[in-house]
Amino acid sequence: MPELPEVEVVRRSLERIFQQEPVVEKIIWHRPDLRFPLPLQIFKKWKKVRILSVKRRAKYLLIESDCGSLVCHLGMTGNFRISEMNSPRKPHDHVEFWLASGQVLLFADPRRFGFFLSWPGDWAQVTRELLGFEPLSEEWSGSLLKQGVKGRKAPIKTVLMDQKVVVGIGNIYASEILFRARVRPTRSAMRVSLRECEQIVEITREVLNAAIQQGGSSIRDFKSPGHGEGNFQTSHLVYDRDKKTCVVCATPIRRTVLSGRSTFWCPRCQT
DNA sequence: CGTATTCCCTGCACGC
DNA sequence: TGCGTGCAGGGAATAC
Repeated sequence: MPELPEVEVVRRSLERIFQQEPVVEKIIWHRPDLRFPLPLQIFKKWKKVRILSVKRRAKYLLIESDCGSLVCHLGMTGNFRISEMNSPRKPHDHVEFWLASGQVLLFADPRRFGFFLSWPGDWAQVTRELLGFEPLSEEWSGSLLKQGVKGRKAPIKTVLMDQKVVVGIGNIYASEILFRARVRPTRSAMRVSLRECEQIVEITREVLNAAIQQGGSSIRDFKSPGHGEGNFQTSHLVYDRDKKTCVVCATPIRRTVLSGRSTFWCPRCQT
C-alpha cells in the first residue's frame, strides 16, 4: 500500500485527528504479533497520554507523546481509520487507540507486515545513520543521487528503491518516475548520467508532491482516515499497464521483474 | 562486499 | 461454484 505519498497523507490525517483530540485514554490490542511484537510495555503504560506530534521519516511514522514515542510502519496493508467505541470491529483490526473524545482510532493490517515500536533513543539520529535522503528535502540533489548510483551495477530502479540511497520511493513510484524521466528501469545505475540524475530528482519531487496532493494512490485498499481514498492511481502512466499502449507513443508497455518486483516501462520512450 | 532470491502474511483475481 | 495458482504498495534475512 504505502509509499512516501501515502504515508505522508496518513501522517496529515493523524495530525489532524490528534490536533482535534490529543488525549489517548488507553490502547487495546487484539493480537501482539505484527511483523515485530507490539511494544506492550508502552501500550499498557499509555493511559491519559497527550499526543504532541506525528512526524514522518521515510515510510515510518513517529507518534510523539508526553509519555514517549511510537514508531509505526504500515507495511503493505497497514491502515488507520476512525471509529466509534461501540461500532463493530473488522477481522484485522489489531490495535485500538481510545481517544478522550470517545472516538477510537483503529489500526488494521491484514498481512501484518506493519509494526509499532517504542524507541527509547533519538529516532532522528538512528534514521540519519540508517536511511538515505528525504526526496522532498532541499538537501537532496542530482549530484547526490549520482554519488548514490556510483559503482552500483544493479538496475537504476532497484537503486532508486534502496532506502539507503533515497527513502520513500517504492515499487509504483519507481516505475512512474523512471518513465517520466525517460530512463529504462533495467539500466545499470552506474550508467545513469549526472544530467539524468538531476532529471530523476526533479521528477521524483513532482510526482511525489502531486501524489500527496491527490491523497496518494489507492489501488487495492489504501485509505486514509479523514482523507479517504486517493486519486493518484488515475495518473499512473505505466504501473500495472502491461501490454497497454504507452500514453506518449502508443508502444505496448512492458512488464519486467527486477529484484522480484513487477516493473513497468515503455521500450520506446525509455532508454 | 553487492546483488538476487526467499520469506513473512492474507486476500483477491484469474483460469480451469 | 470451487479450487489451485500467482501476485500484491515493504523490508529483512538468506543465498550466491
